[in-house]
Amino acid sequence: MSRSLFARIYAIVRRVPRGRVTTYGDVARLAGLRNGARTVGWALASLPHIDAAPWWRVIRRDGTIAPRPFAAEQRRRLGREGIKGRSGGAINLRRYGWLSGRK
DNA sequence: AAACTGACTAATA
DNA sequence: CTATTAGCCAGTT
Repeated sequence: MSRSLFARIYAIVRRVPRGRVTTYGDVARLAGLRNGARTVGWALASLPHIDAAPWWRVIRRDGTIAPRPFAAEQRRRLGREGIKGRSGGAINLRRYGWLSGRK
């Protein structure tokens, strides 16, 4: 694999279909990292362009949104895809999860 | 080379 | 439910 690790991470995130979410840890695993969840976060924070990958579909393992300046924007985009957290709380991965989710 | 840093996680209490 | 702890990885001092 000649592509950089970050490029691979972006490619994986781009595979997450609309209306679904995945977690930092799952993306890391698909990228070949055993415990690189934080690295995925670092990679997404370094996106060359805001739309280089659907970063808003990557959330925490517990279904919450990582606190940061763009958190509100992330919730807005997810909501537009039909994904809602419980009263603004955690998102149900069993239902919206890309890999572990239902259906 | 060593320390620091973070959009993380799992395990404990 | 919240708080704490330790482990983890790659990029940046």
